[in-house]
Amino acid sequence: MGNADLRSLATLRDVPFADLEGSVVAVDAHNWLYRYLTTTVKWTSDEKYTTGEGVEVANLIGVVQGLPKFFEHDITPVFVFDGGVTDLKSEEVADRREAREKAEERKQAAEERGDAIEAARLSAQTQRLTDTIQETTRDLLDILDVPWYDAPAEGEAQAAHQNAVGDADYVGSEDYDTLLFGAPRTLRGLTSKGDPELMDLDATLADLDLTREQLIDAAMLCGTDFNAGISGIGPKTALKEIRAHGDLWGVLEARDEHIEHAERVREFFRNPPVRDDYTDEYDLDIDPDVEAARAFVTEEWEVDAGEVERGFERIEESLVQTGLDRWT
DNA sequence: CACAGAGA
DNA sequence: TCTCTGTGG
Repeated sequence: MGNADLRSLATLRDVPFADLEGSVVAVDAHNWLYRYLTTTVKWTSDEKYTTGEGVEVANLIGVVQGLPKFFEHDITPVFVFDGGVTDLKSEEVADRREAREKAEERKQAAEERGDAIEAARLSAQTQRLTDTIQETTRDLLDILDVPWYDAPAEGEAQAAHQNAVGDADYVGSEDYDTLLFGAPRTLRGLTSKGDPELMDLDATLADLDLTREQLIDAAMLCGTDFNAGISGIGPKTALKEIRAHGDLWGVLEARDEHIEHAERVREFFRNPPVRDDYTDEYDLDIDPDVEAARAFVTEEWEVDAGEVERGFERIEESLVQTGLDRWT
């Protein structure tokens, strides 16, 4: 099982940052943060991303190091967080731990009854992005005046929806399944060195001569985050089979195979839980308080100033150069 | 998730 | 050629 199978089906092309100027990108916050939580932590000594009390703050370093890329190219990010997470700001510490333990229990239960969707969803909530990380990331984004909001369920699906209805020009994510969720244009490698990579839904469907529904079916045959694929079926065979039999059911019947919870997973990709009342929760005109952010990161959360100084400098420089502050 | 090497 | 598995990030 692997989502990377989708890469060989997707229509991808590099786009220079210059072409992205002035655009709005709905960023899958979980995906974006995860990148820093796995890489930053790996190459930095413990004391630099952990407070004296052992609280992980690698996410703060990640935010400060990652945001300049957007600002320098006059790209406005809107971070979309996964839903289902309780509003941590207003809850007691005990409640948070209880919620996490309950989520862990529900995850176990979901796994036992074979509910992959629920298990994956709860796993994302209980593992990498701890309560503190969720909270401090939001706080820092607020101080930097960077827009964000919570999705009802998958941030990826919500970001795809925002892109589809035209409230964002692109989705920002490394994942290929934004394609399945219907994101018209996904930017990959937005944090990496070179030019980003554009994954285009319409071009993909046109090149493959498939409908989105058929693409979802093909992906499910290969295996997704929410279902195991059919052994022996990779992207090539999946395409061939979907073309031969029309849809998932046709293929499964012809090969006498079965996919657990196929109906649910299929429907989940086709019509995921999303919300439409998000635009009034943020303002696209960004006016960061860099000094306050510096204090928040280095003093309140004791992050080694050397780890974030360059990032803050770049943010300050970009404010002047890209006209992000033109409204102020 | 990317890449590489084994195995069919 | 295509799929699967393992490793590293």
